[in-house]
Amino acid sequence: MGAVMVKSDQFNITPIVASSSLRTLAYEALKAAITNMDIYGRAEEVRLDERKLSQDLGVSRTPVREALTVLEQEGFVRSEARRGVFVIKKTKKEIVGMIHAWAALESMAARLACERATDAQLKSLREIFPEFYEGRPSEHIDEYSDANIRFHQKIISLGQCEVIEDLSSNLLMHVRGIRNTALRQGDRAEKSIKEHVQIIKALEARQAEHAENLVREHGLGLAAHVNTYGDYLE
Amino acid sequence: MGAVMVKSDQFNITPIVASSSLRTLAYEALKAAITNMDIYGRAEEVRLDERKLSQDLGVSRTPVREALTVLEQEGFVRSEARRGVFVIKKTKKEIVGMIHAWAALESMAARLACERATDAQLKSLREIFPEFYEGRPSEHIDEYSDANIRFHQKIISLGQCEVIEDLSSNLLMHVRGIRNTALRQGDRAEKSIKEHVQIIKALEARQAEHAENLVREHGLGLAAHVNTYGDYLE
DNA sequence: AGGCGTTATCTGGTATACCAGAGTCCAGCT
DNA sequence: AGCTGGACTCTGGTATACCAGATAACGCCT
Repeated sequence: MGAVMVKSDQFNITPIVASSSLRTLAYEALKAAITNMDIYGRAEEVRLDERKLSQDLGVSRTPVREALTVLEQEGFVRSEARRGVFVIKKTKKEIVGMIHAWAALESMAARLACERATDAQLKSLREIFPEFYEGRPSEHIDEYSDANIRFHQKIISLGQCEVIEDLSSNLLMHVRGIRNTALRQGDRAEKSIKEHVQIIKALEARQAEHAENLVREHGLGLAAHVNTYGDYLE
Repeated sequence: MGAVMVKSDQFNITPIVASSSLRTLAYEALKAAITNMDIYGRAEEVRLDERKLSQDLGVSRTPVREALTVLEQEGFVRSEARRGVFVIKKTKKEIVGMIHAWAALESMAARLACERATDAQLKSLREIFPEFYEGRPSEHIDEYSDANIRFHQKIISLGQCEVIEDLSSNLLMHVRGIRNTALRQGDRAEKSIKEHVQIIKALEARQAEHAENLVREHGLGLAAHVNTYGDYLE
């Protein structure tokens, strides 16, 4: 009885079996394949064959089907009985809708961040723009593209609301490609970076409603932009 | 060659096979069972047995498992390998988070409704409060509870953004019970109904930002209320 | 009696076989 | 030639069998 049970979180072992079930593996493989594929480049629909996927992944249809069920639920794929499962092409309207939803969630996160985040956390937003913080973003468009997405994700995480984080991350998967494209159109990049600076200032000053409004307007701006320039989507 | 092909929507046949796959059937059955069950009444976790469910539903495990996958994805159940699948009890914190997300989405819907809905549609919001429109809601608490939820759903549908509608309907499934309970606590009902009136007025006047703010504040009020009175959740 | 290892059993995960509807293709009739 | 119809094939949907980890039950040893 001399030994004392140690609280398990003092260990925090890294799991032996790095990940998990075949279903999860299949899910990640398929999701990666779908998001990396340039869906909007090609004209025809992309069809996925359960049996072929099983062979390629080296597992049976069962875990593949379960992975496809999740992807269908997330809106990446649509399954028609006895016809096939197809990669979904979002319409421009749907993408604009997603950006609206995103704007709503991110603006709420910004409000919550003002109440919940530490000064240091809020300040850390600036670090996401290392060199081109103010400058000619069009010269660093690729890095800025990544930074841009990290910036918005950071705001959402600072809101410390798991539901909002989850919903947003799903939306992001669908919109990621479009966000990057949009930055290269018109003066979107310059406009975007200026608004980011404003947002950071409002957050640091903990002006919750102001920050909330700025984030929302920023998102709505993107939605309007896509609505104008996004005809390549259909 | 004398016959002319008739446009099919002049017929509008009701489909022979009313609904769809066993998986869908199982999903609906399970979802209904879960949402009707009073999860927060009982202390212990509720476990679901795939095999038992299969027998009770009269189908094999396969469609049941697929239904459970969807329910897991929606956050209603959690499946632990070789241990069982359990109905999830949301913590108070999670529910408050859901209400925050809901408030964000609904307020955006209100803004969009101001731009997109017709006068008649906006006016129709009033019809949701037939008799107790202004009065003693505490005397009609059950009817008001339903009307309350319909009211919020209506605002969201008037926003005409499918993404927001889908995300919200999922959140609603989780929060429905709590919304009704909250109305019975403190002066929540009276407060709620007054705010509804304000919201309708702002919408009818197409004051987008005002309506948006009112809806958001209304939602945040509910979140704060649950945070105060919702200890029975844990 | 109490601790411990072994075994029986129960559970979700996976593999596989079969089913039926939808699509395709071609023979055969008009 | 053009349409029709039936057989063949391809696909997702469903049922079933088997697997391995986790748990519980039990009995042995001390």
